[in-house]
Amino acid sequence: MNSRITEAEWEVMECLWTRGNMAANEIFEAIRQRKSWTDKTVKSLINRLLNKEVISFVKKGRRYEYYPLVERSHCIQVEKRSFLERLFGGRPMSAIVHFINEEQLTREEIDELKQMLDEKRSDS
Amino acid sequence: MNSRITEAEWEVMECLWTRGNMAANEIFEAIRQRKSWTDKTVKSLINRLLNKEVISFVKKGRRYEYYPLVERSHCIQVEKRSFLERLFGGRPMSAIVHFINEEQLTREEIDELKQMLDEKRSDS
DNA sequence: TTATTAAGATTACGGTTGTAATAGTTAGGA
DNA sequence: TCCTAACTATTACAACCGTAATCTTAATAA
Repeated sequence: MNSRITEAEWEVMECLWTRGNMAANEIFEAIRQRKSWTDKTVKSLINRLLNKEVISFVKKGRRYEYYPLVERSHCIQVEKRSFLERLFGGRPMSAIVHFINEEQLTREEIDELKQMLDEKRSDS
Repeated sequence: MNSRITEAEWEVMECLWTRGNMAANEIFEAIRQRKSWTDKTVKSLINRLLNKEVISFVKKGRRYEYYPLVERSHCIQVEKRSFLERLFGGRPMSAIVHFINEEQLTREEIDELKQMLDEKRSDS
């Protein structure tokens, strides 16, 4: 339920969140683009995720289709909390300020953010 | 140098960053407010940080004063990278958007951010 | 029906983390 | 000088992680 998803496991989750139901070897193929893990490794990760009950599967003949049980947004929430807590004393504002000051943003992005803030301001 | 600092270790670092040179028992006292760890535990963390060479100490008589060897901003940088990579495909913009949309901000904070963006826009 | 084979399940193994207990050393007081 | 208190260093240990090899089972082709 609120088990943390590790960095390696996240790779698998990302597949399932974006591409939906997948067989183990499909997950492996997808991950292979980015990580040089063996299929065994990917299988291990899948198993740990099953144990943590954050994914499940349906069996269709010899094909096992895995799918997520938790939403991406929820997991992001959990990680974000820990990140905020640890680095910014739990204050989202500090984090935003940090990102705006320390990261490169294009002029368009800045404008987009400003507009977003305007909207947020008016409906608060 | 670029060793990751774990969640527990971070607690110790935070003391040293904010209050500067401290003896082990002072660190323990400071942390006790927030975590119910024994002094032994805190000592372990201090030792691991010494091994990772992210802190050091000076011996003054029987007093050991610990101090950080790496800057907070640097460690934040490292953690932030991993956070961005994992949750937002490495795109700071996505993170900022997420924070602005999902976190509670006061009207004043929103205005502060807008002003900050204006400044950034003009000197870019 | 049986052998093959493609899954999944179990087991492995060294390194890290959280959490702590025990052992060793040394500065200072008696 | 020697003991002791105050520190540090070493060791512990289970859980978790990254990474993977081996064992089982069951679907299918022959």
